[in-house]
Amino acid sequence: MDREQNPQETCPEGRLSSPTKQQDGRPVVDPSTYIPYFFAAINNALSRGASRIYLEKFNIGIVEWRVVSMLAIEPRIPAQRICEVISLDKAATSRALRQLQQNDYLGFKSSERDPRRKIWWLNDRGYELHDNILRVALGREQNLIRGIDPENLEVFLNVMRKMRDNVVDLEN
Amino acid sequence: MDREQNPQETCPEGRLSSPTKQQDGRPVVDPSTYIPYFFAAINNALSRGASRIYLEKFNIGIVEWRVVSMLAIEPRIPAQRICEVISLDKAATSRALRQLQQNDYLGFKSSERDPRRKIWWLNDRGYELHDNILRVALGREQNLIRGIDPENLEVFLNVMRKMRDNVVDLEN
DNA sequence: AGAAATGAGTTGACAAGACAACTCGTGATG
DNA sequence: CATCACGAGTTGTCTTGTCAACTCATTTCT
Repeated sequence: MDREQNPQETCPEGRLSSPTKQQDGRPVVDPSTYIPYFFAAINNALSRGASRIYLEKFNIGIVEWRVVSMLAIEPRIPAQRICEVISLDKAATSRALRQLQQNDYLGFKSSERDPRRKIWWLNDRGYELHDNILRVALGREQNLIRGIDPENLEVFLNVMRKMRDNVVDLEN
Repeated sequence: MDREQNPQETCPEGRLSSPTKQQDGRPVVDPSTYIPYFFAAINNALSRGASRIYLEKFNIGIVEWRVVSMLAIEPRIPAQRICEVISLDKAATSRALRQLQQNDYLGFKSSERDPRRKIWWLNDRGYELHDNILRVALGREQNLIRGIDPENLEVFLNVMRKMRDNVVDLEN
């Protein structure tokens, strides 16, 4: 356990376990503690699997699903609002909306004041798609948290919220 | 706070806060609790920022950085081992190794038994690159965890480890 | 009112990452 | 020994996601 030695020296700002360990007298990343690698590993596996299933079963990509889920959360919103809430690029949102509209999952209305601006919502087919994918998505999330103590999951969620706020501040 | 009502009914398997809430009499994703959206939002922001900085400062992509970090953790390993530890596709690993080798960051030796198989390591330039990027990467991780209680961060890491094990079981 | 700045959305190009088909060498089986 | 299966790595192609340049309509400033 060479990564546990002397935490108060190796770990910045009171952090308990260090993101690095020593290798040949040099600090290197500790893959079991360095956070960005966890995010990459878990997120890539998750979205890889989701993409495969949603494309197979529903002929819908992950981006389209996220837009659909957002239109169910807040019906009658413009593209901009979708970008804001699910942290999606406006280019991706634009393409997803067009594809969903071509497949007849959406209704929309142009704003009178600004014809560029459109308000979007799910039509009946869209809601049916939403309910079907949501069932699969919740099952997948259930598998993800299997064996995790509920109290710890709450702590985890609070840390995730704080990290999301941090990255929004830092990267944008 | 409509997502807190009746947790013991709405939340499967003893989970304390539900990944869904009600909207127009229909369950929809709650973006402040549904875990895959957190992963997507945080990971995309993180790797977007990292990619931009590493390309600017070091002319190195994120995949290359991860391979470099892995060769510092375990010198003299074959491509296969890199894929295994940092959950990287063998195609991506292959391309990253070639690019790093063309830019003279690596040393290698073909196995005598099997000339397809090569053992890779960082040369002096490679280690210099590693140390420079590591400094930036740790600073970025530091910003990510700013304001998070160290005890909670430990819980978070344990949950992440469990989730990684779960996705490995489920998606592969 | 006319020019400039702003803002919504579209499009093209590219990085990250994954999958599948392929090459090529090794090792197992007849 | 011939063939067959396997395994390492390469390459082509696709999805996801991002950035930057662009269009076009609105709003602001003088």
